[in-house]
Amino acid sequence: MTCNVNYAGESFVIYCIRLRPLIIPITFTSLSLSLLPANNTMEYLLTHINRYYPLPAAAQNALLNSLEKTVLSKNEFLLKDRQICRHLYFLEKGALRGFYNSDGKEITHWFAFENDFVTSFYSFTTGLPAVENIQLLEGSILWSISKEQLAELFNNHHEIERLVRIAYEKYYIRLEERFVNAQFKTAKELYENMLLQSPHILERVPLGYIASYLGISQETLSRIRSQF
Amino acid sequence: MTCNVNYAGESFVIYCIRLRPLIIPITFTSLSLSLLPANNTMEYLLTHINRYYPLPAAAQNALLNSLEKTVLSKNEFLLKDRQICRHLYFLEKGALRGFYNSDGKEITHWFAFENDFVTSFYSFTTGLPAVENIQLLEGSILWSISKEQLAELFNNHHEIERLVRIAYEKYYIRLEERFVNAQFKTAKELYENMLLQSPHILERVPLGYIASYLGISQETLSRIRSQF
DNA sequence: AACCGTTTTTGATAGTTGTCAAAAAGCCCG
DNA sequence: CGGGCTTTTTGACAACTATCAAAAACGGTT
Repeated sequence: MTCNVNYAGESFVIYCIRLRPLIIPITFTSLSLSLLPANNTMEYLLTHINRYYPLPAAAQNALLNSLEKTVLSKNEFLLKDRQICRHLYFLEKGALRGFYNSDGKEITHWFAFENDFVTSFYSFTTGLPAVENIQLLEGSILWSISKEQLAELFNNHHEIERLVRIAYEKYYIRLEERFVNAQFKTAKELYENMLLQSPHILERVPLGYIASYLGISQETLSRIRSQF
Repeated sequence: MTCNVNYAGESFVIYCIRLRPLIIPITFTSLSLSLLPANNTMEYLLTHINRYYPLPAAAQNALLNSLEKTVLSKNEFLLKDRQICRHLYFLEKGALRGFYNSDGKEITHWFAFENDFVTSFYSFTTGLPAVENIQLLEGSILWSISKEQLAELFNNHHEIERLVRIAYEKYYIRLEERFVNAQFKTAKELYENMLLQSPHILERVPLGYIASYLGISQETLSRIRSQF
């Protein structure tokens, strides 16, 4: 709803927006935590991290000691919208999706698989309530660190902050590329792209989720697929 | 200027935006570089940076001593595609656009204005040739730092790396929001959004550039505008 | 193997937006 | 003030995709 006004020789435009009421946040059903992780399973994380930026031993140990293992089963939620996301996760095994509700529909806007860092980035960095949900697509193993612990690591180990800075660069570029593709490619091109660049997603994720990830309707995706 | 209203049990927020008259752009004839910038003009940068993360004096000085002033005039290029972007810029005054060529068309995918950090992020961080061009929309004043100098600052001043890490977070969130909007809103909603969130762009940038920025054709944008 | 709920496909239709082409408006400069 | 270039608007049409509805396929369970 808008309205144009002229006052004292200058133009103004007035907008009126309805503020929707808050929805009550829902809590986790079950969540298992073990304080000290077994060393053997954390090698995935270290190997992966060293590809971003190799950490000195002291920083590595500090990082490992700050992580908690989280095991969740299929369809559980890691986060629901309106909650504040206080942790950053490393996904060792499994698959997740991030989605939000829009006009009563679930819009999946990202997937995460093995070796991905996962969080509700907006909520985690700003400390404000999340607008998205994070749900398990498969039973998964995650390693979590709280925002406070991470800040502590940043203070004590410059290298860890560097690692994160470098990780951000990779993730930014990834998003930028997705953005450009989403905006200027046809539905068919998007699907072809996905076939080429991330066929694993197609194998592990229901079609409906993939459709909204690509920004097209499920029916359109189905029709495109039948052409291949 | 905003105002909250309660009507029939629901909350509304009212925005009033002044449509500012166009400012006459300043033109510069040629590229000039001065190694040591006058302190008075760098206050913009410092003030802005302190909003991200306040730097200690030593880090501030080191940063300022690494910056070079660059003045470019309208329509000049800061970067052409296939070049490697070796600098990060802070835009003190003026306006730029980033665009790439696709099927013989120029696709503008970002704008930068006062107090924005500017670079071809992909090329700068990876060291690979840029896929985009950066062009001046107005005569502009920029402060530049090379990738090597920045790395040196990171090594000597943990706080500067932190500042950049925090800046990345803001820019990531900004891109994420744009992405979600671009993918799931209609052309009209995108235009309304722009009216609300960045009306200054509409005043300073030709319509054709804005259309491709929003991911719609110039004709569609023109038709939407006529409805207001 | 049969059943039930979920996911995917198919069909018909309508709406939105892009494209091409031309007219109109705006702007700079002499 | 007028000419020439650029930018914006308007019109007609085609293409693509969303939507709604229903059928088919799939997957897990008994």
